[in-house]
Amino acid sequence: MSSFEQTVPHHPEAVQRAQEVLLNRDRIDELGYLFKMLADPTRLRVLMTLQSGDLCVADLSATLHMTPSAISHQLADLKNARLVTSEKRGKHVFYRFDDLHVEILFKQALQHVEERYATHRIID
Amino acid sequence: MSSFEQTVPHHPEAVQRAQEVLLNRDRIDELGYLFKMLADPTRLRVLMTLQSGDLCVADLSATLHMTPSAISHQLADLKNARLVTSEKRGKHVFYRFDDLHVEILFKQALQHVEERYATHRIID
DNA sequence: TGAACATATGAGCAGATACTCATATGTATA
DNA sequence: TATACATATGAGTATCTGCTCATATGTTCA
Repeated sequence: MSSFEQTVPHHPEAVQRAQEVLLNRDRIDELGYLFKMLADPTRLRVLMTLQSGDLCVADLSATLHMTPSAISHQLADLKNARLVTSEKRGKHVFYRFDDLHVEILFKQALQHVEERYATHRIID
Repeated sequence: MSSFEQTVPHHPEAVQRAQEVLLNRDRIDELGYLFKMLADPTRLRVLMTLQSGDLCVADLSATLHMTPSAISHQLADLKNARLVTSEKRGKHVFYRFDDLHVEILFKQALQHVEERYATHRIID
């Protein structure tokens, strides 16, 4: 939107209240980044399998039927987002879920989806 | 990955356990879709402002300094994801946060980011 | 009814992203 | 040390997405 034109609010008090609860952009972007990491099915599947314990790249690759390269790329993103940590043991690099807070978030979202799923589909 | 080549797992028992906790693709995709809706800063800002109460498109537009068209497109997505509902009153269409479950999820993620933010930045 | 307004929607485009393929890096072991 | 192996990483590409702009739909009120 151009910096000169501006939508005229129809309920200025409501806009006022809305402005007050609106976080600053940096925090919104951080939040968006976290959700973006959780928005990709491959990354979700990686995180989900890591709930069963540490796994090396080859094991994740075998579990998810994807190339080690594809997995490694996604792991780099997840590590950058600090959702996983890695530890090198010999030739292998083991990855682990690194964020209890997000693990709870993750499980809660899962529960939400399960409910929706149950509500809106006849056949499981 | 081709259907013929297959990564050889290095820890078959670990892969076995991982397979067991892995949800089916439909559910993963649903979960990914939910997070994707929350992954965009504009949609997050819309949801955040709606925490202060119902708002019409023009008010959202004024609050976020974005064109009514851009806002309307995002509202269509959020409505499709059932994160908001709308109600027509006269010329205006009012939108409302429609999912207590997601509102909790949303606040929890926010709390997580706030903590990270506090931990990793000197200046607020 | 018709003019002005509020919102919705389609096409189009620029930027982002998730993979593949080739190659680099680093480790164990023959 | 040389080779094989495990993972990481860069470039390239097809697909997706969030906006703009034009236009359609639906409402109020003069």
